[in-house]
Amino acid sequence: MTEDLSPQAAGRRVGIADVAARAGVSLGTASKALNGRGNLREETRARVRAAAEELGFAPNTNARSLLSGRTFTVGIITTDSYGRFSIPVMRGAEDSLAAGEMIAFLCDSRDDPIREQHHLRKLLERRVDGIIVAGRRTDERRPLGRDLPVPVVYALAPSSDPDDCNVVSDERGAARLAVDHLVKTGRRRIAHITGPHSHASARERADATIEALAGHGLRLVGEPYFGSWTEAWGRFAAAQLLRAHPDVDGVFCGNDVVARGVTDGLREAGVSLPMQVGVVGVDNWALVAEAARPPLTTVDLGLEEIGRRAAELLIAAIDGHPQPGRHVVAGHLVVRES
Amino acid sequence: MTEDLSPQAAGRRVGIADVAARAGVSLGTASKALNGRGNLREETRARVRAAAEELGFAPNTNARSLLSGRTFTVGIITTDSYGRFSIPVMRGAEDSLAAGEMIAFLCDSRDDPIREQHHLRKLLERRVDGIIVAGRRTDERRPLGRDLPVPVVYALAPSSDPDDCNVVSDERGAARLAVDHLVKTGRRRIAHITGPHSHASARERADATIEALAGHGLRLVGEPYFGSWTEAWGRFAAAQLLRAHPDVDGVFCGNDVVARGVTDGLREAGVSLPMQVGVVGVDNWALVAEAARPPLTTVDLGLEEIGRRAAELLIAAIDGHPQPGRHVVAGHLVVRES
DNA sequence: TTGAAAGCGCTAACAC
DNA sequence: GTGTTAGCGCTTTCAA
Repeated sequence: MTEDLSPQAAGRRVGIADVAARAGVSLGTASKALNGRGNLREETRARVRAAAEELGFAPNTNARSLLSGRTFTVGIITTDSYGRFSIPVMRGAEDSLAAGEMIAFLCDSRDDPIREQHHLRKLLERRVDGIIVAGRRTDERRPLGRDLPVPVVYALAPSSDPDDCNVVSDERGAARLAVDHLVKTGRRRIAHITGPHSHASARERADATIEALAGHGLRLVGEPYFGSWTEAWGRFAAAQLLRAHPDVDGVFCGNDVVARGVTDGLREAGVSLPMQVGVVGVDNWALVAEAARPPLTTVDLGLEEIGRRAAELLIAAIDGHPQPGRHVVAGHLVVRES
Repeated sequence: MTEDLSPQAAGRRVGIADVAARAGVSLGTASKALNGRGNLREETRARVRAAAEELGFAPNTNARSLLSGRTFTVGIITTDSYGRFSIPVMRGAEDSLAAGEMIAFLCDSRDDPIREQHHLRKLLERRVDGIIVAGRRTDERRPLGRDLPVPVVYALAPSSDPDDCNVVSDERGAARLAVDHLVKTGRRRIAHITGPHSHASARERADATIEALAGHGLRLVGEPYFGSWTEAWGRFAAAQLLRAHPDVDGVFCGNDVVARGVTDGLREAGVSLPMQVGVVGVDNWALVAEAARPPLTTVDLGLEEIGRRAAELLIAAIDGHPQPGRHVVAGHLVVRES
């Protein structure tokens, strides 16, 4: 007789005891058969497996972890409501986790420390094996907590404690990739338009831009243009730049949104792209980069890879091989037409 | 003596037995004290609570659910890698779930039925109390499975089985809101530019547009322009539209990306916005709507609300009050300058 | 090769 | 008021 699996029958589910009874063996034997442990006659194993199949038996992971002490779950706490940055990170993380038969609990802290602590407590009550904290900005953040009973890995936004395990993007490398590309395509008078000076990524990329240019024996055209991460700022800054330095022939932008604004600003000022001026962005945000005219050449920071690495490092830590410190994931240039 | 809570000490965590010992009471008493059950002296309760506090006791949810049969977890299966549409849905769902002390497992099926079934099995093994399936398109999808032991709610993409519980956006209402707004602001010659005819949402919005116009005694200018959900299509279609119907004074676009393309196309053809032509989009995708020139008036489909409703309906179903059928969530107009 | 029994951390009857 | 015991579903000794 087949179990009734109608939606309301959630209460009574088939357990290993049912399988054992059906196969005419003891409970322990059924367990061994299904898990490939112990020494059993092949025929017994087959009989148990058949019974499990027939009854649609699904082992109760929770009961199992009660004994093993491991739940094969991790918590992912994001600070930005699964926005632009955490999404790829989460997807990468899920990738690596699934490979280890693990699954993630989702927690959105909305940048609220109170909420974050609440989630932390709930995750610990559920006995997660570890926690990934996915940030939105590359600025340092305060640690999740001290002396936590499970390992924690910070993705994108590193913890201010250098002994924590952090996986971060290569901000300086991104600037280098962009500058190298501009120089390689013949640009010599290169400017930098970016976001707010208060953002670590804006500052770091600006510094690294100057340094990378120096490596080519070049100087930045004007000062870095700090502003906001908006198209409007990009358009505005482009106009300003053109007025101050009409001979500019390359612009590295702090991100794609700004870069799109810059391309619009330049184009509307009569500059022909990419002939007169080359533009490079950062993020490889398809929606923005592909819609720009011309489509943007940009640096992909490898967010998904950051998620994957974070999950791998977390799993390693769970397995007793913590690797504290700063793990830098390299980005790569995506060449389009700009 | 305080427990060592260093990352590697995950094995031995303080349990309710430790708390009981520390407070000098029996295990059962400690349980009652911490859960507010039974009749205990207030002093005893306090003593137990103090002990729990001191030891940093966190109850093991899994052990608890082993007994209660409920895990207070749900699975969220998304088909689109937490993209544009599932994100707000997930956030809304998490909102409602948290209110019921529930937490969500994250599963990304990437539109792959095999992967989806794999996740389903894993979720059932973990004894989730229910499942939310969050889609990307409003087209119907095949059901997750038949005779599942837990309730399922479909968000955004409804199941093809009308007896399933679906929470969907109000596609026709969105078109009505847009048309009403255009008419109210004095537009009379209104066209419709949208995405691919193969998308249910494009077809439904187009139909409803014609109907809504008829309600005002108006007829659509030309046929609906079906194309793709891209800016380039929006620009192209705007130019075409202008050539065929130079006197058009309003355009309702199938989504914000197309609408942004349309505004660019019109503006670049010398049309002054919003004076000569009014444009309305759908999605209220801030990034796109705010960056457009002028910023887009658009219909917000209430995706977050869809997520919230879905979670509420799921919780109701878990509590034995299933509400099968199609639950339509109303959108609202967000007026900007276009 | 299989079965019986103990126990993972907790709650809920029932005794005292 | 508080302690004792059984048992949730499973794995794992150890005995047969």
